[in-house]
Amino acid sequence: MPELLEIETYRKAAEPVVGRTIGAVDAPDDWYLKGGLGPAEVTGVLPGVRITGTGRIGKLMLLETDGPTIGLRFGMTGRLIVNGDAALSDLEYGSNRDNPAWDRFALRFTDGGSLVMRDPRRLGGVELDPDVARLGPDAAVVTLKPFARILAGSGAPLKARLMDQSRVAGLGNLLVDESLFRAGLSPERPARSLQADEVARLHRAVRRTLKTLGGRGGSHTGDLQPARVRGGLCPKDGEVLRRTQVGGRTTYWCPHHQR
DNA sequence: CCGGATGTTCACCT
DNA sequence: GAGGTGAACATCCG
Repeated sequence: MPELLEIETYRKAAEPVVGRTIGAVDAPDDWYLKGGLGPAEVTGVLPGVRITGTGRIGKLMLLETDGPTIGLRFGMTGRLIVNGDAALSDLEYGSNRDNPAWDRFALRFTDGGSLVMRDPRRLGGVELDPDVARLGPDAAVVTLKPFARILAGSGAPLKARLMDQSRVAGLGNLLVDESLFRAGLSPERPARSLQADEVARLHRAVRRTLKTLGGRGGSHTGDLQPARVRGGLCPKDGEVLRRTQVGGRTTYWCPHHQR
């Protein structure tokens, strides 16, 4: 599920745990603990720690505490369940996503509340004091100048640069395709080949995409989304969309109006 | 049955 | 250094 918009939904859903104290930690899956972290560390360090705030940079969700900052990554299939309620009921895979066997990490609070990460494919993970310096500025707040600088330095395809979390944080496959669709720019253009007016157009498109799709309910609510099938037609001009690999990801784009 | 899917990291190429 | 590719993770869907 998650790109920036979904992680922001998770962060908001986690706000009720601010002020609570961790009583116990369930870390049944070593693989899910990242950054040299092990079950002994988590269960040893976190109990007794109080949650003091929530945060998010790109797709990384943060639980600030009076001890270490807890970083949560959700991969493609991770969900957050706070006090028994799933933060997003949207389903990617239809129905069967509620198997407790997929609970990879849980905080149990002393007042009885809980925060659970449920992730069928184990693509997410938990880390203490994550290195946030490895992330670029969050896509929802980056201003035009740094955005332009990020593109100027690279010969990589535009889409690959936008999906590079160390350059701009938060955009994934769907949000990038939607933003480029709206900006009328080809995902294959070398990032540095954009003119100043195109950079400005793209910057506005990213912000508008985040705002609009955020209001609609998530990264999968874009105008391009229904056409993301083989032979799909451009919702803007009816051209058959091109389906290519860019930056290692399947990319749908309109060769007619995206230049 | 097979290919893909909202992601990240890492090894290994060129 | 910069980019690109493929593997790994595990489940569901068309």
